[in-house]
Amino acid sequence: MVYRRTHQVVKRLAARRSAILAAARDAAAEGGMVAVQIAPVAIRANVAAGTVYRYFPSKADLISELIADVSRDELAAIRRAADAAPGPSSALAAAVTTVAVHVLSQRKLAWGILAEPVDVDVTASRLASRREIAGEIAGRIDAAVRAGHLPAQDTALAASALLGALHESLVGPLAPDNTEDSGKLRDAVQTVTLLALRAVGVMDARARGLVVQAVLPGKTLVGA
Amino acid sequence: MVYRRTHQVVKRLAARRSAILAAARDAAAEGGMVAVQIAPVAIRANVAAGTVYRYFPSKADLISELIADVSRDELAAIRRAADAAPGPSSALAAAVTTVAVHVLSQRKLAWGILAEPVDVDVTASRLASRREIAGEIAGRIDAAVRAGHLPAQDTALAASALLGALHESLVGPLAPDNTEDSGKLRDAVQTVTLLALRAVGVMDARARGLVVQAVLPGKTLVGA
DNA sequence: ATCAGGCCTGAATAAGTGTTCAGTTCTTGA
DNA sequence: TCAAGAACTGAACACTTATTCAGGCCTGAT
Repeated sequence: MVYRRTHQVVKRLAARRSAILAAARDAAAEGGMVAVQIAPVAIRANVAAGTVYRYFPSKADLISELIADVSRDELAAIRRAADAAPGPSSALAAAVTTVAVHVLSQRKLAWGILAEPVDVDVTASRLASRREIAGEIAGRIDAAVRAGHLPAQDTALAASALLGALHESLVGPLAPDNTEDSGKLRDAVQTVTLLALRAVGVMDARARGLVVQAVLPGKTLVGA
Repeated sequence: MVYRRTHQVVKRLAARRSAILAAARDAAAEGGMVAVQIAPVAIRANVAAGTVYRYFPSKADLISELIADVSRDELAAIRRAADAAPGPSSALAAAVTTVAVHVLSQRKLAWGILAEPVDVDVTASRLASRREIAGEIAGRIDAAVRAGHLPAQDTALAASALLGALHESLVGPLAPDNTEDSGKLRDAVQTVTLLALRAVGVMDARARGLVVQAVLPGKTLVGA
């Protein structure tokens, strides 16, 4: 054989794969999952349609990886925010706020990852994504319960309820389209975080304090 | 003209229309929206595929009407339950419980109406459906606020958050599949209702009382 | 009984996209 | 420079379902 994959080629292949995934992500962020079609994504990534299939066996695999990718980033952000908090309750508040801020700053992408109809089956990937995020939130709730800050409860159910509340109210079809007004965005984040904390049993007064703390750090609402 | 629509014919036409809608509903309840395809629905309704188009201009219209139909029933059930309650807080609890019980007893249908991917555009109909239900819940929250039972808040946002929490935790992909165990179903309804009430600011202790009251009336979890 | 006119049928059509693959281009080592 | 082998291209294909429509059937008035 006179051809071997040299390091340079391996790097280029990896780069191309990333480019395709990035193109898919951009497409989803711009137009939702409906815009993630092989031909357009290929054009964005500067390859031919057929090339996509050298990197992903099918569209379902491409989208599944996209979902996994975004989820991984999201989970990392949640952990970072929660771990930086001084205690379990404020960690929970930070986690919730992080999710809220992220979905609001990338609404189309979030909607696409979470719930937008797709013509291929990505339920497994979506399920895994939800499991990861919900598991993290459940863990934070549990920590607060163990610290005596919250009443005992079914943390898994509570976690999925919290996420459902965040998603529906912030990126669901009824969500007000306040893309412009960053003040209103911040209000929405605060309101929903407050609801979430109270839902798991934080007293109203204390919840308000936690919300202020969690939103204070000045996270910008623009840019993931 | 030697042919006029006689009353008998008019009735038959109406019956056929209902049969098609009912067939669509049955299909959705059994297999989700993915099972609502023209040919199978036509077979269920004992008509030919082409006949469906004499009653509904397109599949999108058929599904939109299906969604509207189910929503209308749901809204009526919510109002009935809430109006029968002794006060605004228990009315809210009754409304939430009603939604929870209904989605649990018809999970596939609920998922189909709410969020399942469909190959035609039914966003308008789904939006209207959510608006109706969320509006009703928002009204109930507002009543409780005005009665001084809850802190002032953005009731529209709260309502959509509550519905999101119910849906995600009860019929979302993470929802445990307790179809069999009616005891667990009841627990889930109670837990989620409790979360919802606390979320809008009902004190924990009082919320627990309201939940017991709301779930008590012995609604069966089987059969819408 | 008859026929005018709508109603129903269901096979054929249409249309959109994911997927394939024969041919072309590029990369590597000699 | 060249040959082998891999990667890339993009037009053609495949597949699924919604939708259509020409022809047959039924209903109602005469």
